[in-house]
Amino acid sequence: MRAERKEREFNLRRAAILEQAEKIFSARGYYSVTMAEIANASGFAIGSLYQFFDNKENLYSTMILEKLDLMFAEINQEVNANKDVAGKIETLINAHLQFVEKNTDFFRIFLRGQSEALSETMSALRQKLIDGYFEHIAFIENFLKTGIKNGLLRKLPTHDMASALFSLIRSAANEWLLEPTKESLVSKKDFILDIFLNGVKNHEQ
Amino acid sequence: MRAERKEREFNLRRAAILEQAEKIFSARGYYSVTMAEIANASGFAIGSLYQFFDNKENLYSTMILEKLDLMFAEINQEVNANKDVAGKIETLINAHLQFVEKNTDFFRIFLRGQSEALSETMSALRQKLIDGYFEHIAFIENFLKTGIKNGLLRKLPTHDMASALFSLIRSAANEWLLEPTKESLVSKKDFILDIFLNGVKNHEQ
Amino acid sequence: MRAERKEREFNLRRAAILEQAEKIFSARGYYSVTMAEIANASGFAIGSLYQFFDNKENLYSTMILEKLDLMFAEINQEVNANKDVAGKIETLINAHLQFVEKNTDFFRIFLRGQSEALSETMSALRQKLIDGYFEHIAFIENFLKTGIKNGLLRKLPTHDMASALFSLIRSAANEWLLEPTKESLVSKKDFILDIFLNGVKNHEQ
Amino acid sequence: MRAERKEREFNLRRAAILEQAEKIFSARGYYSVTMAEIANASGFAIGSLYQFFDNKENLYSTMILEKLDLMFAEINQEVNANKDVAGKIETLINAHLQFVEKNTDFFRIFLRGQSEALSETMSALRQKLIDGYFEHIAFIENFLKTGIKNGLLRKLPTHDMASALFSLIRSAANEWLLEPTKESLVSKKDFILDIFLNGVKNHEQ
DNA sequence: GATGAATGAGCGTTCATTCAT
DNA sequence: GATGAATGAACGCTCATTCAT
Repeated sequence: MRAERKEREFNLRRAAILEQAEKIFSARGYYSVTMAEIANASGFAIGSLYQFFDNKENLYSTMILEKLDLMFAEINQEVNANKDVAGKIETLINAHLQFVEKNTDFFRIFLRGQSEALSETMSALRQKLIDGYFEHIAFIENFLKTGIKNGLLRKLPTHDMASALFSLIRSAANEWLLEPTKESLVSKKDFILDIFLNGVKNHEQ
Repeated sequence: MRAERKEREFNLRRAAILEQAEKIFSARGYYSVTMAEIANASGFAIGSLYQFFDNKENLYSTMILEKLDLMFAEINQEVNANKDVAGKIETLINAHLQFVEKNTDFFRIFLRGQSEALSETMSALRQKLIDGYFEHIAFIENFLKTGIKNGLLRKLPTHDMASALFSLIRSAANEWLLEPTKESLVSKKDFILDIFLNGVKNHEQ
Repeated sequence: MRAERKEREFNLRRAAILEQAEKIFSARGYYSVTMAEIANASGFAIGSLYQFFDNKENLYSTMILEKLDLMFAEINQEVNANKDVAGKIETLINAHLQFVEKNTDFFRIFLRGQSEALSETMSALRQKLIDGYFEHIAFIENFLKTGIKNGLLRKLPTHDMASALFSLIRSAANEWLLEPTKESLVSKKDFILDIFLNGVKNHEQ
Repeated sequence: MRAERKEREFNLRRAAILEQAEKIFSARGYYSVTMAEIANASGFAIGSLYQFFDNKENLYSTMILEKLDLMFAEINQEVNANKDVAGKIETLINAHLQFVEKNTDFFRIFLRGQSEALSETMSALRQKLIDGYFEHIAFIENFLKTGIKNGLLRKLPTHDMASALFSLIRSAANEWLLEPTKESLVSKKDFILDIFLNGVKNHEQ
C-alpha cells in the first residue's frame, strides 16, 4: 500500500538522521552542535529535520531514549532467556558490555554527562532517563530476589545490590571508553562477576 | 599590611562568586547559565566577574577543579590517618560520602554529567578531570596493594578493584542525590563496605 | 535557470547592503557604526548581513576594495583609450575627478582617513590599499615614461612624478569634498593639468 | 613659588602622558587603544589620566592639536625668517619634511587617517583640523601672492597653488612613512621644489 | 591628590526556528 | 513535501568612566 511505503520511507529517513545525530552529539555535546550540521551530515535540508522532530531538544531526546530503550530491551531479552540466577547475572553483565562495545559513540555522551541535557530546560528527558534507570534497577532486583530465596545470595537490600551491580558494569564501561585502545570490554565480565559475587576479601584467611 | 588585606578581600569576593556559580551551574548546567545571572546572584556587575576569572569557561572550570581538589585532599588526609588497610577502606567510603553530603549542589553537576563541559571546547577541564580521577584511583590502589600483601585481600588486579570501590561509592552518592529526602547518605557506608569486602554470594552455602 | 536567478538576487541584495554601508560608514566611521544600523538601513535583519559577509571587518573591507577596484578600472580604461601622453594625463585627471564627484559619500571615508581601518587589526585591508595605490602609481609611471621618451616631459624620477600628479588630483578632490557647495570638481582639471605640466614658475622672467 | 612648581610638575606629567599616547595611538589607532594601556605606558593610574584630560576623546584631540600647532609654529617661524619668496617656499618644504622626519610616530596617525577620529562624535577635532589646514594654506598663499607681484610666479589662483604645494609635500611625506627604510625624507625637498616651480613640461621643446 | 576596582551599556556574532518558494 | 534564506533574541565580553578609599 502507498501509505505503508510512505511510512517505511519516513522511518528510514528518520533513522538516518538519528544515526548521524548520534555521531555528532557524542563527539561534541548538545550545545556545541547546530541543526545545520546535523542537516548537512544526514543529507537533509535544515527545514526537513523539523518534519521528523519538533525541535533540537526533541531530536536529541529521541536519539538518547530510543537507543537506551533498545539497550534495555536487548539486555532484558538475553537475561530472560536464562533460567538460573547465576546465569542471569552473568548475562546481564555480558549483554550490557557488548551493547556498549557496539555503540561506543553513543555511550561517550554519557561519559560527558549522564547527559549534559539534564538541565532545567530538558526536564522531560531527565525524568525519562531517571525512570528508565530505576526500571532497569527494578528488573535486576527481580531476579536477585530469586537468588536470595534460592540461597545463592545473602539477604541484603535488593535495590542496593542491583544498584551496586549496575554501577560496577557502568564503571567498567566508562573506563574502557576513556582508553579505547585496551582489550575487549567484554573481557571485564569475569572480574565484575567475581567481585560482585565474591567480594575482595580473602575468605580463606 | 595593606596589600594583604586587599588580597584577603579579593579571595573572599572570588569565593563568593564561586559559591553562587556552583549553585546556579548545578541547577541549570553550563550552557543554560549566563554570566549576567552569576553576576546578579553574587551581587557583582557583569564586568566584575572578569576581574576574577578570564571568561565563563575559566569560572566554571575553576569552580569544579577547586572543589574536587578539596574533596581529594580531605579524603586522602582522613585515609592516611588510618594505619590498617581495613580502616583506610572504611574511611575512604565514609569521607567521600560525607563530602558529597556537605556539597550536594556541587555534585548534582556530576549527576548531570561527569560534567557536561567535557565537550571539545573544554578539553583542558576534561583532561584535568580524567587525570584527577586516575590519580585518585592510584591512591586507592596503593593501600589495596598493602591489603593484598597482608593477606586481607585477594590477588585481583588492583586498578580494577580500586575502580570498583570508587564506582560503588559514587553510585550510592548519585542515587542519594536523585532522591535527597531519604536518610543520611553516610548510612550507606556499611553496605558498600560489606559488598566490596564480602560480595553478595552466600559463602556459607 | 533557477540557480542563476538566485545568484542574481543574491548579488543585488549584497550590493544594496554595500550601498547603505558606504553611506553610513562614510558619515560616521568604522568603529562608530554598528551592524544593527547597517541592517536597519538596508532593510535586512542583523543575521542576514552575515550571509553576505563574514563579519563587520569583511563587510567594510569589501565595500572599500570593490569601489576602489571600480575606480581604478574606470580610470585605466579611459586613459588607455588615449593614444598620446598628453591626452592620457588629461584623461587621468578628468576620470579621477569625475569618479570622486559621482561617489562623494565614499570618498569622505578617505577624508576621514586613508581609512581609519588601517589599524593593526585590519592589516589585510591596509596592505591591499597600499598595494592598490602603488599599482596605480606604476600605471601612471608607465605612460609618463613614454612622455619622457617623446621629449614631452623632463627626465625626472618617474615614481616621484606619478606620485606628485596623483597627490595633486587627490588634494583637489579632498578640498572639494570638504566644501561641497563649490562648483563642479571636474572644473579643477585644467588647473591640475597646468600646474603639473607647466609648473608655477614664470619661465619668461 | 609653591603654585608655580605645582603647575610645572602638572605640565611635565601631562606632557609625559601625551608622549606615550602619541606612540600608542599612532601604532594602533584611536578605537583600538584603551585608557588602561595609556595609563600603563605612562606610569599613571587610570583615574589620574582624568585629572589631565576630560575623557579619551579630549586626550586624543589634545595630543593631535598640540603637535600640529607646534608643527605650524615651527614652519611659520622658519619661513618668516626668509626675506625672498623663493627662500620661503624652499624653507616651507624643508621645515615640513624635517618635522615629519622628527615625528614619524605621530604622522603615521595621518597615514591611517587624516584622523580616524573625524567621525561624527569628534566633530570638534574635525573642525579644528580643517580650520588649521585652511589657516596654513592661507599662510602659504600670503607669500605666494608676493611671488606673483614679484613676477616670480604666474598669475594662478593662490589658494589652488598653495593647496597644490602643500599636497606635494604631504604626499612625499606619506610615501616615505610607508617605506621608512629609504633615504632621508628631506632629500625629497629638491624634487618638490623643482616640480612646483618648474613643472614637468619640457619648455625647450 | 592618587588610585584602580567596580560598573553596566553596548557591541559583534550565533543559531534554532520559520515560511515563502 | 522539501528547501535554505531570513530572522532577531540572546549571548559573552570589553572598556570608558566613576568614586570610595
